[in-house]
Amino acid sequence: MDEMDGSTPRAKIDDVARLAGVSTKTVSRVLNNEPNVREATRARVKEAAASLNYTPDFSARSLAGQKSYLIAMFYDTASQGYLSQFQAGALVQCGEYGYHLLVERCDVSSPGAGSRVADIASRLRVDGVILLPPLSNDADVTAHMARSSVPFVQIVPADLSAASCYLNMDDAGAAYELTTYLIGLGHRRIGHIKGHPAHGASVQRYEGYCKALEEAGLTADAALVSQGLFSISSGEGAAEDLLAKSNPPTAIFAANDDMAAGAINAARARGLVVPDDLSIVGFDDSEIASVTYPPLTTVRQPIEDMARGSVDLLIETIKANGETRAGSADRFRHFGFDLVERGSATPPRRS
Amino acid sequence: MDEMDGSTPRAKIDDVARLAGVSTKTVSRVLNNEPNVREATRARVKEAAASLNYTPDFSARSLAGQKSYLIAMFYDTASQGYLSQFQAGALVQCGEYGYHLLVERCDVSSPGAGSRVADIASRLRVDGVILLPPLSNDADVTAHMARSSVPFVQIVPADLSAASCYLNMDDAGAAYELTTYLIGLGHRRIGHIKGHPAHGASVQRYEGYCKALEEAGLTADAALVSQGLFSISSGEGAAEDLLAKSNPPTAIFAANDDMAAGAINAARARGLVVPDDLSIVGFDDSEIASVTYPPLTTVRQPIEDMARGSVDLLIETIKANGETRAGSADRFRHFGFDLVERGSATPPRRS
DNA sequence: CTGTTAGCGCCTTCAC
DNA sequence: GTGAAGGCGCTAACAG
Repeated sequence: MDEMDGSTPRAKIDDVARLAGVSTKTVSRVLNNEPNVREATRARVKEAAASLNYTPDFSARSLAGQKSYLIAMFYDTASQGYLSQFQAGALVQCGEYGYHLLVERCDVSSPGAGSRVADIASRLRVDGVILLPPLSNDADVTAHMARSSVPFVQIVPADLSAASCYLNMDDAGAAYELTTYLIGLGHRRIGHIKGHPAHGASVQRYEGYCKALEEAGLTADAALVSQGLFSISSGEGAAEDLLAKSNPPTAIFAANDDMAAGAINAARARGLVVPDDLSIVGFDDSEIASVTYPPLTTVRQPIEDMARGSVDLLIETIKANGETRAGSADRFRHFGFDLVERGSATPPRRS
Repeated sequence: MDEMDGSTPRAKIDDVARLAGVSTKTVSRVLNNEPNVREATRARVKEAAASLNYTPDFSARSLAGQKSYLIAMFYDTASQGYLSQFQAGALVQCGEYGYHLLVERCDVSSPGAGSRVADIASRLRVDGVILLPPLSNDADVTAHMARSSVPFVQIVPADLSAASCYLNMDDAGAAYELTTYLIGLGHRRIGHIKGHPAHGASVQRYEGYCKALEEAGLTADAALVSQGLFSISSGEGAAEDLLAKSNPPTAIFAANDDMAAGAINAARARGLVVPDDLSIVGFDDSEIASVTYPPLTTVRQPIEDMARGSVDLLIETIKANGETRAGSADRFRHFGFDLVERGSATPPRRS
């Protein structure tokens, strides 16, 4: 290997300006699609930039101007399926707009989480922040972000009082529909495994479950509700509790697919056959839902679309902030769901 | 909501210098843990910084100095489990060193992938790059990175000729052990579902499989090898092909857990009972391995540790580059594996 | 041990 | 339509 110091140093804006015979400001205008440049000049600059293989430096741009083309995505815990899908969608949409994605993990419950999130956003000069649950519904985090002047989008926030943009999904409605589906199958003793308590969606799903029971005139039995944490093992543990009761449920609605998968394992460990002895349904329609046995009846959430929508929303907000400082009204986007019937729920065995 | 422009503007290094009664350079020295500052001065500066809630600006630091405290992780496709785990490990280790992680998706097969990767790395001024497979074994990508002077670590590269740092795992050895395990169980017709052809690991695992067969004096039957793409559905399709043969295998080794899970589905669709009629083993020990039925016998890869190791390696390289331009010898880290026995493989049924 | 001067590469404000 | 000067916040290279 030779001692050459690598490739030619990166071209700078001055190089382009010199080659095109214009000032750096004109190059800047062309690069940023600003007006007030004659078409001929614009073309000449573009050509010069291309021939020098010039692409602007993010740090310099970020320091001098007001755009960094950086978006930060903060998450605490997230199931593998949810994170992967969300990130995939976010990356696609960032690519569309020339943005780059920074990922950060932050423990919601740790002290100072809010100020840490806001500090990172501001030090890194990110143009926007995506807050995944449970960070999206933590008061400390959202309060700090709201004060920071950095646009942020909350993914399925529990509390809509923070005047920012957010992305919504009818978790309660989906849970209601799923529970009603089980009732329609003939189940009367329906258990529920709640999701991680810090997630707003957990509460929503629990409420939808309760509402469905009430409307059907079924008494909500506290003994049929168990707390999970969205993980496979927590679902397994919660299901064990439920199944050990003297009068166990004939169906279990787990607040996500991972827990439902854990519940299937727990049922099998007790010698129960799913769905003959016990119906189990999940939530998310993640990959895991198609590899359990039986495959999970669940609710499909369009996670990737939601991710893309959140980036869209954020970038619109960024642009709006740039053009007019006007306090645009709360902006949000709503997403639907689909009930996906697979094999894990059937009518209860006649007893 | 009031019209206040948010919180107080961020303190700058000058503010700290003024408050501490020193020059900005001294503040800089303290912040970067450089020598040549009296302990008393150092303490005074730290105190001033803390009281002003000062934290340095990344863009400015990156533009002026040679460190951005940014690492970029590039990936193309990756199974949900692999990506989530790797990213989790990388984030932990980045946190240890005050680094932040940028994620980028890049299609290996797209034209110009190499120059795009290198361009992004240089525009963003990242201090280092992590290349996940299959990018880690793409000649175009590694060549461009090698020329770029940005340190990069290749995760399980297929070809070690690119003189950079990398992270290794004995894929062939693990596959050999797993196949030998199946042979030890009494299987003679062992099928294999290959992984995505762009991944070096796919080749390694296939070779380990072949070697084990040879050593056992079994003829490698090309009809028992099918091509997959690491996805669940590709595994399902590949298994269908294998099982439709006139003389199907009694055991299948899939090159990852996702494909093994798909293979279980395919077997079930044909009315076969796993493992009684067909043994199936996977690779990775991902979450999915514990929710299939039966749960997968597989090989555990310490993905999170590998991710942490890769960040370590990168940061060591970055430091080494900074201190001495000396061409440090190839540096790498090697990781072991464990055979994890679950329920998906047993001796073949006597025929 | 500490401070001064200069400049990273770009965008901003204002002139022209 | 275009250009010139100035500065974003920090670190580098030297000076003391």
